Parts: sequence; C-alpha cells; structure tokens
Amino acid sequence: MSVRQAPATALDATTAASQVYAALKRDLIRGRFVAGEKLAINHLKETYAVGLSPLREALNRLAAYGLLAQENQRGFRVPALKRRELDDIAGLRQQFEVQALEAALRQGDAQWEAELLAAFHRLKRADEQPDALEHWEQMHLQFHRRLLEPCGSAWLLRFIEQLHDQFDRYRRMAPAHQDIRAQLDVQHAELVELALARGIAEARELIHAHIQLSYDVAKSACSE
Amino acid sequence: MSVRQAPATALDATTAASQVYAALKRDLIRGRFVAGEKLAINHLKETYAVGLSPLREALNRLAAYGLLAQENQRGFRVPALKRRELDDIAGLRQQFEVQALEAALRQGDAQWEAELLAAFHRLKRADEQPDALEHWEQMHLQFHRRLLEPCGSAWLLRFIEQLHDQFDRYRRMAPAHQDIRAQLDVQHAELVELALARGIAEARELIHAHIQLSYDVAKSACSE
DNA sequence: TCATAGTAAAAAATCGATTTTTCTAGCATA
DNA sequence: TATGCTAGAAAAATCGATTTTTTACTATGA
Repeated sequence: MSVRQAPATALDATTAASQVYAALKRDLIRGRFVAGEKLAINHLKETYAVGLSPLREALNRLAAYGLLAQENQRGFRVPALKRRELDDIAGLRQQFEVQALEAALRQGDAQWEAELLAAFHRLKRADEQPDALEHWEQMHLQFHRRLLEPCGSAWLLRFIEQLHDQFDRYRRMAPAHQDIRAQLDVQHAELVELALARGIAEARELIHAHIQLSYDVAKSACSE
Repeated sequence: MSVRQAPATALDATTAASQVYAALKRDLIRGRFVAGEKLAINHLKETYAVGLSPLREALNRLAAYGLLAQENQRGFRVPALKRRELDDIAGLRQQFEVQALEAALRQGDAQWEAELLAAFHRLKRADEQPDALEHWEQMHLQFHRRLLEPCGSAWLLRFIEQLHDQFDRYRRMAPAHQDIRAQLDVQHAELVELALARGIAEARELIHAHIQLSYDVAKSACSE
C-alpha cells in the first residue's frame, strides 16, 4: 500500500513523542510559555505538528519530570514561578553541585580533563554560531554536565540536571540574565583551571558562587 | 444517547491513566514483574483493563519517574536490579533523609507531632488489616513521609520519595525482607520519641542506621 | 557452515473519531 | 440582586483502527 521509504529515514530513528518532548522541554525552559498558563492541547498539536497520542505522551512525561502540572481532568498547566520554590531549587543546586564537584575532582581522569577542555572550548566559541543565544545555553548546559560527570553517582547527576532545568526556567525569564554572561564565562574558565589542578576547596567555593550569581539574577523573575 | 450516570461517579473523579499509573507503580515496587523483563503492552491492556492511550500515558510517566526504561522504538522494560545502583540509591537516601530529618525536627510544630503519632499508630496496627503485608508497606511509606514532611524543602522531599520507591524495589525483592520487620518497628518507635523530644543528633544517627538495616537486606536482591 | 537477504508475523507508535467531563452563559427563581 | 439550574459549546480523555518498525524465520548462495 505505502511506498517504501528511502533508507535515509534510518537516520532519525527517534519517535514522534520523543521529538515533541524535546521541543516542548526546550520551549518551556526557554520561557516560550507564560508561567501559570493553561496549555491548549489542540493548539499545541498544530504548533508542533504531531498527533494527539505522541503529544499527550510527551506532556505526561514532562509532568512527571516537573516541568508541567497536571490537573485532574482539566489538562496541563505551566507551573507558576514562585520565589519560595526558586529559593528551594537554588539551595539544593548549591548543595548538590558542591558535593558532586568535589567527587568529580577526586575521581575524574585524563580522558575527562580532555573532554572538559573540549566542552569549555565549545562554550567559548558559542557566540560565533547562528542563533548564538540559544547555542550558548546549550553549550553551557553541556559544560556543567561534563564538569560533574565523573562524580560517581548517577542519581545525584539526575537530580542536579532536573534542578538545573527548573532553575533555568527562572533564570531565563529574568530580564537582565544576559548581562551577567561575561561574569559567568570568567568563572567557567576558573572552574576549568581548578578542575585540572584538583583545587577542591577553591572549586567548592567557586561553584557555589557561580550558582549564587545566577540565582541573584533569577530572583527578579518571580512576582511573589 | 447515554444514560446519565448516578452522582456516585463523582467520588472517583480520577482519570483512567492515573489509575493505571498508580496500579503499575505499586506492582513495579512490589516486584510483580521480573527485573529486566520487557513489558508486553497488549497483555498489560488486559491485565489492567484499560485502553491503549491511558496505558501508554501511564508508562511514559513511569519512565520519566525512573521506574521503567524506555527503549527507542521497542517499548518499555523493567530496569534490572544492579548492585552499583542500589549502593548509589542507599547512599543518597541516607544523606538526604538525615538532612531532612534534622530540618523537620527543627521546624515541625505541634500539629505535626500529632499527625506523626497518628501515622505511627496506624503503622503499629497494620497487621490487623486484611492483606497485612501490603498494608504495612503502605503505612510504612506514609510514616516516613510524615516524619520528614516539615523539613521545608519540597524538592528534597520529592527526591527522597523517588529514591524511597527505587530502594523498595530492591528491598521487597530480597528474600529475607520480612524478617527484619520487628527490628524496623522498634526503630520507628524510637524515631517518634526522638522526634517529639527533638533529639537531633540521635535522630540523625538512628535514621541512618534505619536505612542501613534495610540496605543490608536489600543487597541480596541483586545478582551483580 | 556461515552470512545474508527476503518475508511474514508481532509489536510499537500513531492517527482519526467518539465519549466523557468541564466550562460558559442564559434563564428562571427566590 | 443573588443563587441555582440547564443546555450548548469547548476541552480532555479514551477508544478502535491503521501505519510503521522491529523481530523471527526461511531460503539462498558463498
């Protein structure tokens, strides 16, 4: 009945639900939706050009992840940005990342050092890409992921990633969040140095201050 | 076309997807599925008496939560029980719950004390219920939830709950897990005492030992 | 014997339509 | 004016069928 597809399709061997999930996740963190807004599923169907089933599966995943709120029989809502919750998220991020960084510095090997340098280099060069803003965010996330990677606890990394995503919703909604880019980039360079030198005590201080800097900016995203 | 339902339906104002989610979650933690097993969706459809859509939504939520593994275009799989992962989970549980307990003892009020006592009482009386084993597990979970509740960090509680669910997959799969019930129950009583007396240092020790006890039993659930 | 292409069956993923529930006005009643 | 009721519309949730992808099996040729 159907014409056999060209083998090219083998490249994007990913499911429609996963693609919508990724796209929606990106747009939620980016701030494409108004905080507190109710999602119109039929509208999303058109925006993301998918059917109802994969879309609903993606929404369910995002709700389980904490980037959406699911209300009994009345669909999905973008969570509000609450100052109390930001404080909670930022505090845990500081605690978890300080801990993970120390473990990573103790356990990271030469291979990790090389990959960290590579990630840092891509971050520095992010501005040269088209769509520089979004690309920097992407490289920034990858840099931090790489930095903590050899900490030895998969679940701690999972929680850190989740908190990071939550945190970024606030940070990227803040009006002045672009203005601290230069300061953050200085800290990234220092983090790399300390990582290679295994300066644990200083690295702990720095990652804490690094999160604090974004945190101070992010605060302006909340009303309450 | 359809006969108007009696108002009784207003009681179970919950969606089919949520019900399957709850049932599947319970059965996964209970050990009803073989670790590593691939789930046959069409079979689950009959077992849980639901259609494909709500079932798939539930599976997607469980995968995002970490109780299922989702493989590219080949469905869902029950995660294997790995010793390395158990160690990770138990270690984080100890750390997080020690921290949350201290915060809870500092912040819990009289209302909390009353509810904790109530939860403890229900736990003690669990054996008298029909289906005593499952009921004890239920009350046990609620007791621990209540204990840490006033810690002040919603996200920390969320992570603790998630780790607890993961941990219980291992614990309840261990052959001898029933044998330590008596010891656990003694510790629960001591935890209540310390909570009311705000004995922070001792409570920290005790919750750590409490998790360690189950952890030692749970180890026998893993092959590798 | 082994590797490999072809094919049928099974399973997963998706679509389109239907059912159920919630929301919104408008109307009647006190 | 406020309150409650109800039909109609809108939205959410679910079902049944279709399409796509993977898996298992078989035959073929090196």
